[in-house]
Amino acid sequence: MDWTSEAIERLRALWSEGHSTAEIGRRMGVSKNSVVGKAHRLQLPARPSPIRRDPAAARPVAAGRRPTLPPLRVVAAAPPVAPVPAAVMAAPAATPMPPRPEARRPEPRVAEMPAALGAPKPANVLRPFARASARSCCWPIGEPGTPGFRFCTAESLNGKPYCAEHAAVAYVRVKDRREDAA
DNA sequence: CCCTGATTCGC
DNA sequence: GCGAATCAGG
Repeated sequence: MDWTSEAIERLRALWSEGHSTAEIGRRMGVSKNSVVGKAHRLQLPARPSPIRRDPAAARPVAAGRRPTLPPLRVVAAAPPVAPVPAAVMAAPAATPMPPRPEARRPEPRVAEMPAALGAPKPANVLRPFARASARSCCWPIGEPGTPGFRFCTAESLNGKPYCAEHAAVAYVRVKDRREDAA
């Protein structure tokens, strides 16, 4: 790859549009490593990296193996706040300006959920936050923090946090979002 | 095993 | 400068 100024410009553009390095590579007909390497050399703003390479954590192995197993085992006490269904999160396709790593706090965009799924269950009207047993669906309905917010609470699938209806929406295949149109 | 991005280092 | 190899987390 000869990095002409045009190529560099394109790389910068795609990079700033938040495309993955592999995706940029695909579009430009080069390897992901090429893209990463060049971006690195150009000192383009780093993306949220899946790995953390600070010196402290860098040598957990070299500095001697952990001699004993961690002594304590915390048994999960309370479940976190409203779980965000996978489907709701899967929408990074064409984010114009990717947030900085620290700022990356995806907020549940519950409002975008299919309206058809939001039919209130009578049983919950008086128990807005019921998600009593592990067998009741914890799909959030409504805007968290607002009066109408509640969970679905229909009987959830065996071993799943959602009922059949919501599981179908939650476990969506987001693969192959190749972003071909450009 | 798939994905991701970062770093290293021979070229 | 380049990018494959490698690393490492999700």
